Parts: sequence; C-alpha cells; structure tokens
Amino acid sequence: MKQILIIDDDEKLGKLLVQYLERYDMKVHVALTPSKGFELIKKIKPDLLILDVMLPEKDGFEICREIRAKSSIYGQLPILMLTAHAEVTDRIVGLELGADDYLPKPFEPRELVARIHNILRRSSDDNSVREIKPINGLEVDVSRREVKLDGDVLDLTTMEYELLILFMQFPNKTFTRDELMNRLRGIDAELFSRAVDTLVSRLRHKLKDTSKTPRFIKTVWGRGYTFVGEQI
Amino acid sequence: MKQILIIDDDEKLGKLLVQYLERYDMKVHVALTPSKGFELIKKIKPDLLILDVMLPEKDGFEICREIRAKSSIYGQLPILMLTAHAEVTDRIVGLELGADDYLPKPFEPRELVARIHNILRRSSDDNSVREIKPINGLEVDVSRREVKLDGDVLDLTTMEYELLILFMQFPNKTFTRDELMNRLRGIDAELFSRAVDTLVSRLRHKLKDTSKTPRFIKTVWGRGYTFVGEQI
DNA sequence: AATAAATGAAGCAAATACTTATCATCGACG
DNA sequence: CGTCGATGATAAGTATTTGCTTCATTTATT
Repeated sequence: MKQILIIDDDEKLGKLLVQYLERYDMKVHVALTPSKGFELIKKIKPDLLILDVMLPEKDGFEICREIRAKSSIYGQLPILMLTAHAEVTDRIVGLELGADDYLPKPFEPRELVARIHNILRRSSDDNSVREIKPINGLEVDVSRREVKLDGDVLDLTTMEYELLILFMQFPNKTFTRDELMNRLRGIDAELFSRAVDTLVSRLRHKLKDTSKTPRFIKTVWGRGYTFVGEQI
Repeated sequence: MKQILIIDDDEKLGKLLVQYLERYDMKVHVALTPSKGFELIKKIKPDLLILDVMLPEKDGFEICREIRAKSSIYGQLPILMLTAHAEVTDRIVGLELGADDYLPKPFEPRELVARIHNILRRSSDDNSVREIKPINGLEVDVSRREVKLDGDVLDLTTMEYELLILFMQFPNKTFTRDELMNRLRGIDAELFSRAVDTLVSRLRHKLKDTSKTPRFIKTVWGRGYTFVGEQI
C-alpha cells in the first residue's frame, strides 16, 4: 500500500482524499501545516507528497525547494503540487523547484488518481527493476513480464504472476498465508479465506509442480509455504 | 540515455531542463552561445538539438539553416526550436528551415517532454534502418511504410502502423496500456479510455487476427498486450 | 488406529477486465 | 462549408480471473 502525505490546510479536502484514495490502495495522511508536514515526512516516509501552494507559515513552493535542497535527507521524494489556478508561470516555477507534476484546483478525483499513478510509476520503475535470478529452470523477465519454465513461456494470471515473483525474490523464506495475502492484496485481506491456497494450487498446476514432491512450492505444514531455492 | 543539447543563453532555463529531463532518461547539455554549441555538437553528438530563436552572435534560424545545409557533417540531427512568442510566421520559417518541431515560450515542461519524445521517436524510426524482422508471415518495410500479411499489402492508418512497428520491435514484450499510450501519443496520454483497446481491435481486424486464438497480438489479462514472436 | 486439524483441488458464482459495434469529433481536403 | 477518413468515447456484450464452498486427502496427535 502506497503511503501518501498531503500538506494542505483545507481539512475538508484532506478527509475527502483519505476516503477516496483508500479505494486505490493508498493510505493518505494529512498535515494541516508545513511544520506538521515535515514531521510526518520523517515519520511515515511517504511514497508521494501532495503539496498545496497556498499554505500558512510558508507556501508550497518554498517547501518544495527545501525538500529538494535537502535531498540527502528526503531523497527524491516525488511531489505533486496543487495550485489555485492553472497559471503557466506557476507551473514553470514549480517544476523548476523540482515538483514532478501539477494539478490546478479544482480537480477531478480521477484526474488526481491518474497523475498519482503516473508519478508513482515513473519513480518506482527506476527502483523496482528488481532482477529475479533464475531458479531451477524457472526464469522471470520482469521488464517483459515473461515467465519461462524449462524454456517454455508460461501464461500466468496477474495474481499468479505476483505470487511467483514474490516467492522468487525470497527463495527459501517461509511465508504465512497472512503475509502472502497482505503482500498481494493489501492490508484489508480477509484472514479466514483460503484464497491463498487456491492461488498456490493454481500456480503449482501451471508450474507442473506437485504438493507431494515439490520442485518449487513446498507446503510448510501449520505455517505456510516456501519457494525452494538452490538446494541439494 | 538520450543526449540532448540546448543552445540557449537563458542559463536558468538550461538548469531547469537538465534537472527535469534527467527524470526521463535524458542527459542534457547546455551551450550558452552558438559557437559553444557547434563545438558541443561535434563533441557529444546529441540525439536532439533544442534551439532558442533569440541568441547572441546569430539567431536560431541561422543555426538551423547552417546545420541543415551541412547535413554531410551533422546528418539529420533532429531540431526543436524554442520561440519567444507563438508567432505563426516564426513557426513556418522555422519548419521550412528544417526544424522538426517548435515550441513557444513559455511552455509546460510536460509539453516539452512530449515533443521531445515525438521527435526522437520519429527520427529513430526513420534513421535506424533497423529493419523489422518478418514474423509469422508479417513483413514491414519501414522505408516504404509498407506492411504485408502473407504477401498481401495491408492498408493501415497512422496509429495502427505505429502500434504495429512498436510491437514488432519488441516481440514477446508485454506492454501495458499506459506504455502504449505514452509511446504512441506522448506523455500526457489520457488514461481513462479504451482508446488502446479500440486501436488494438482495429489492428487485429486488419491482421485477420482474433483475440481468442491470437496469431499476433495476445491479450495479457490484467496487464496489457503482447505481440507474439517466434515460438517453438 | 482413531481423531482432529490442515491442506489440495474441483466447481461455481461474482467480480473484474477485455472486445467491439456504434456514435461523436476533429482535422484534412476539395 | 460539406464530405471523408481517422480516431476517441461509450456502452452492451463476452470472457477470464478470482474467491469461496465443499469434500477428499494428508498430517499431526493421542
């Protein structure tokens, strides 16, 4: 779940976004003042900062400048600026200061979600081009979203694919069903469901794996599952 | 990483672009004067030249003319012109002199990125006699912009053609709708539309392809589309 | 060996995602 | 201006995925 921090003194807007973005698997935190904002940045380490230009204490531009100046502290925290009006000069100034995108108020929530996704995608494309080492005849090319088993391309669904790359990133780690669910679905996952079992079963099937003598996914009785890495 | 050279005496703008375009995998070099500019062209061999019209020594039009005249030296170096104001006459003159595009100041950075992508895409399509390998009965002659399916010439629209050659350059790569949109239409592509699906559907139709048992374009559920290459 | 607890997997239904026909819009061209 | 083709938007129609239920099977425990 993506953590998003909004610095905006409009309390109503904040609450609205908390609710609205929840549906998109984003946890929204609201800071009504810049000082509170800086505090929260350190505390929750958000994946994205949404900044209003009009703020008490100091304006959004200044905050943006400060964060960019102290990149050793804040890293390349993506910033989306909200401006009262879509003035081109504002945009130039904002982007010059290092904001990643802009959105003039009032905006459509969907538009905001779109821009957020754009920014997050850009910034996580760089980080998360995690290479996955081939294991025991299974190769995953993340950039192509291609999985090969002994040279043959496998046709996996989204969930199956996500599960597989999660497993392969941590070979030999035993995941509980909770962990898997949380990782794949978000925190809201139902604990009583046996969706994970079903998913594992389906993935096993496509991997031509069997629960009895597992080549890839081993059942750890009473605990969960393990993707076996290099062994024996 | 694409190398981009800017000839502009506005030092501030230069710095802004260096920072901004970095995020889009472009390395920006700045020359404050034309003479320095020509020097750098030879040195770094940029993939794109961004030219301000208003410059000391000689203006952007003259530089553009000179580069086009000495194409034996500079090749077909793509040029994007920046003009102080959106004057139509400026535009016409600039394009007649051989600039590839132009952008009036002040501009939105995203707009600039979109145009840069457009130009780079165009130029790499043309230049790179990167032949597209025939796949499964589909041949593309990029220089003639001709597509043959099992020997018969197909009549494709611009978008269909662009989509096809994008696919064929990366067989077996799964593209998300976002990627396709960004690549075909520029950065600011609209996200909430089935435009890509429609386009794919139309292309499929002309390729006599079917979504159920695809010969060329396979749907990757929950992710996007893949152009299937050689399969064994 | 008997029993309880946990897991595997098939089948079903709801949710989700894709396809495509049709209409609207826009720009090029005469 | 009016027409035409290309492209985008919409929405009804399909298809696929996924979660859940159920029951068979396996494992741990006594």
